[in-house]
Amino acid sequence: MDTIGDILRTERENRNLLLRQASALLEIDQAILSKIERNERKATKEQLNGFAKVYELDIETLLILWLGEKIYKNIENEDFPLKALKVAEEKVKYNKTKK
Amino acid sequence: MDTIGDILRTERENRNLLLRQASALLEIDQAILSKIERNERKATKEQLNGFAKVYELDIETLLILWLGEKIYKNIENEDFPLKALKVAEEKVKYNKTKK
DNA sequence: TGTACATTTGACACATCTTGTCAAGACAAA
DNA sequence: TTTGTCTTGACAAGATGTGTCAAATGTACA
Repeated sequence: MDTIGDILRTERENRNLLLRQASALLEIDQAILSKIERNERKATKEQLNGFAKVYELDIETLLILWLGEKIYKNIENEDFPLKALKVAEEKVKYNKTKK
Repeated sequence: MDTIGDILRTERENRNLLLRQASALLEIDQAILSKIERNERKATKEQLNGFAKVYELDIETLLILWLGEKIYKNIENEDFPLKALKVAEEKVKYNKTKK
């Protein structure tokens, strides 16, 4: 299952960019970039926009994956993750109609 | 749509407990309890267990609702919440089989 | 092997978010 | 007003997130 880190690493390699070069383009410290690509750190939302721009990736796809992983990190060690997701989903739908 | 706060306030009132009394039983500061019941603060997991014990509520139900609200707070102001939830769900299922 | 270059790791400081504590404010009933 | 209940806001301590840097590790090849 592809993680954001996997994708970003692949995209960088497809462009034949070294970490050093990509980190300059992205204005992200090389150490942080390394960690993001190995899923040791989560990118900030701002950094995510940078990736989309520099690598010309679809920001929507990236955002969804990024948020999905954020959610997952919240629930991976909890007891009833799927039921909790269902609750969250219902709340989203409910509050959409309410507006 | 019932929030944890709503439920906890109702349960306390059903038992004719004042905030002061409930906060003593629960060993939670009264100000915090007030805020939890009005959904201004989220209970900690430990406090949640306290509620279940003192009010004799099903801890599983409480946990699911609590986690669901936590997830929801993460996504309510994001652009593609439902798709992100789907991603998280797939990750949960995928990592379940992996173990 | 040694050297140059790329990547990873870990320690640190700084900022932001979370949590608990407390006192004062708001509100209702008598 | 007085009394009792609930709410609000300010604060401190702790936890978590983020960026920076230098040292350590890994890799290719002369």
